Amino acid sequence: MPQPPEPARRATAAEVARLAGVSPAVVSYVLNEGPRPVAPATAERVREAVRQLDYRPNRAARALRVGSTGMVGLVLPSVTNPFFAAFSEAFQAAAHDEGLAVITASSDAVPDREQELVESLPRHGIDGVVVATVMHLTGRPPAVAPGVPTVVVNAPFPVPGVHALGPDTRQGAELAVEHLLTVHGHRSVAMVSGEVAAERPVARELGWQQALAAAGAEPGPVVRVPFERSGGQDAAAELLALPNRPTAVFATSDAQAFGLLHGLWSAGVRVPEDVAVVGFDGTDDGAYAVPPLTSARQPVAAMAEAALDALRQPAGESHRLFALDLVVRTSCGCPGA
Amino acid sequence: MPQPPEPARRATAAEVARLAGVSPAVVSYVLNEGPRPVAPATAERVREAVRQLDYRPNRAARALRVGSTGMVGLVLPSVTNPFFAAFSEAFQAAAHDEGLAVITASSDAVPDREQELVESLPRHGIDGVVVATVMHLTGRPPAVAPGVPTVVVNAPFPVPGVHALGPDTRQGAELAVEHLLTVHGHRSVAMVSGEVAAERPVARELGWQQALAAAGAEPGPVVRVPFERSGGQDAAAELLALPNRPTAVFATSDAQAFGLLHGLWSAGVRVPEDVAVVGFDGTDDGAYAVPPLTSARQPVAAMAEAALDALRQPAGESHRLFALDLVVRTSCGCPGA
DNA sequence: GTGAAAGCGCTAACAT
DNA sequence: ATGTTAGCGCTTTCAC
Repeated sequence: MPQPPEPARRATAAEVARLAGVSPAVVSYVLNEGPRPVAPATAERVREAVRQLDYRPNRAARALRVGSTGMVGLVLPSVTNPFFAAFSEAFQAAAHDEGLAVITASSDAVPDREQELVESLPRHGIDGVVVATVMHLTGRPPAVAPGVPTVVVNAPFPVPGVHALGPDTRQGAELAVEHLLTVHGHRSVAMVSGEVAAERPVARELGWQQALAAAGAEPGPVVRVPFERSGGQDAAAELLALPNRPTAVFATSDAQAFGLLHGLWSAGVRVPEDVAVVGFDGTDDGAYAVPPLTSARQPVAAMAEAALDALRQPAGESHRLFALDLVVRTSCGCPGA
Repeated sequence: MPQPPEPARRATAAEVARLAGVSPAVVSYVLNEGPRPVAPATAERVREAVRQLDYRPNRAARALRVGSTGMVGLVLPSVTNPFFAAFSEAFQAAAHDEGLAVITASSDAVPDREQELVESLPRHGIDGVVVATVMHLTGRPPAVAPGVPTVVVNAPFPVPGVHALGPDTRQGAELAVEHLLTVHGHRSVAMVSGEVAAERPVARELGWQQALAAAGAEPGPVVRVPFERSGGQDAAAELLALPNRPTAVFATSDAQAFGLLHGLWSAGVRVPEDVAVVGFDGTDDGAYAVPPLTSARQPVAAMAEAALDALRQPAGESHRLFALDLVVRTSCGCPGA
């Protein structure tokens, strides 16, 4: 009768060794499959002892000895933003596949808090940290923790001294706006963009301007609001107050697009009949928007894996851009399924 | 000129001690403010050395010695669900205030994966784990890791052997349904509920039935779908296919309510004119729904703090229910702001 | 193929 | 008030 063997105290490797009649070294060899070979019979005895004592290696001890913890940090602006929620999910899945645990923390999109977290997470003896930056708010990159591999994601441009990656905002914006122009024949496309440090080039706007130029259309108005639903809602008010309203608007994030949709709706403006909208991110949430949101989709899974990869790269500077594809739903004016 | 002093290798306490001209013990005393007093002047010398070497204590070593890591685990079904995203945010904030780091993992609402995570997180030398359970799917509670303080949240009923807490679903449902009955005069209220293990009492349904009974109305139809947007969308189809449609529906989560709203909208059914809806969770996302969602709100911050608290409690069994309040928006039929 | 032993960096008795 | 020192549990070199 398998009596639940409950030593409140965890068993140690030494105890396993004693029970199996071997030395602690052998226990280690068996559990880590190396670095020395062990006779099959001995190995089996060890495994049996492990089972009997419900032995789990003490990670702290292992980390102390080996110098690596099997944990990575993830700093996000907010998990309440559907894009970051999706990224978090994808990153955790990727990490889990490699046996890594993820320590998550939210910066609330405030640069100082982002900085604080990037500094404090490594105290927990982390193997690396990936930060979804909001640095564009300050123009100053997050000062990375010395000695801790750091990669910056959601970075549309290179970050000095670290591996960085992000969406190809130029291509994505162009994709979105071109759709509005080409298939729906809009001529006046507004843009609701995020707050951006003054001195930085704003790639998302470049893509938008290029698509407009290619179609021979004039750039429409641009309104800058935070990367949140509430920002999008404010943008709707601003846009509607304009002397001549745009007939379409491109939002630089799905969160903003959702707020925009809401603001338009409460003002009695119909989407897409009165104004078309397309977003940027391509989150699944968009499928449930009213109306369903057409949006340029970021390859979240690929980006998550790339981030994990970059963590292992020797320190250095790099920047990798990811192409987006358009998920067409109905907010742009396309017919529903 | 402050030359960035870059020893790629982290300084150790011993090095700090040497630089400050004291023993390692004193360094420890200063950093941990105890357990022995240190002369102010000495303490200052130590702090200066810490600064100079950019010393950060090695958490793994500390954990090994002290037996506690300052990390807690958080297992959620999905951070893509707005309620869990909000809970995660609140929990991280609470943990951060106490200097704790949070290791997060998503179970995707599959019980086996939940189980796996509850077992694997403690390997990382965690001080405790809180799991937002989906056990109602199986009726079987998550087998908690032996020796690791565990608390279950989102648990509407007690869980054998552990501290648990959750929303007072009876009260919350009653609140929501009573509003529909009393202020809006509905007589036929449907419910879209979650999938539930057959043998469990379903408190959310009790509250609903009680409110209905108090108003002298008949219970309407109930449809069971997963706790996700997609579930809510399916529910809409089911409800609309019914011979006599309810005039109002209560959804047991905001995620379901969002899907429901979407499904109703695509079928051309107006909310609240044709059918009123109220949700359960009271997430901020509801404010941006079309139309804005009236919903029973869970006290997320209080629950997060209580969960952290319960982690420190001596092992045992308890169950704490949290009351909800109604956030009234317009999906119920109330006028907009 | 297996064992003995050193030591990762820190804390907390226990000495002084 | 400060210093000495013994481990926490694990991995791994080195000897056998």
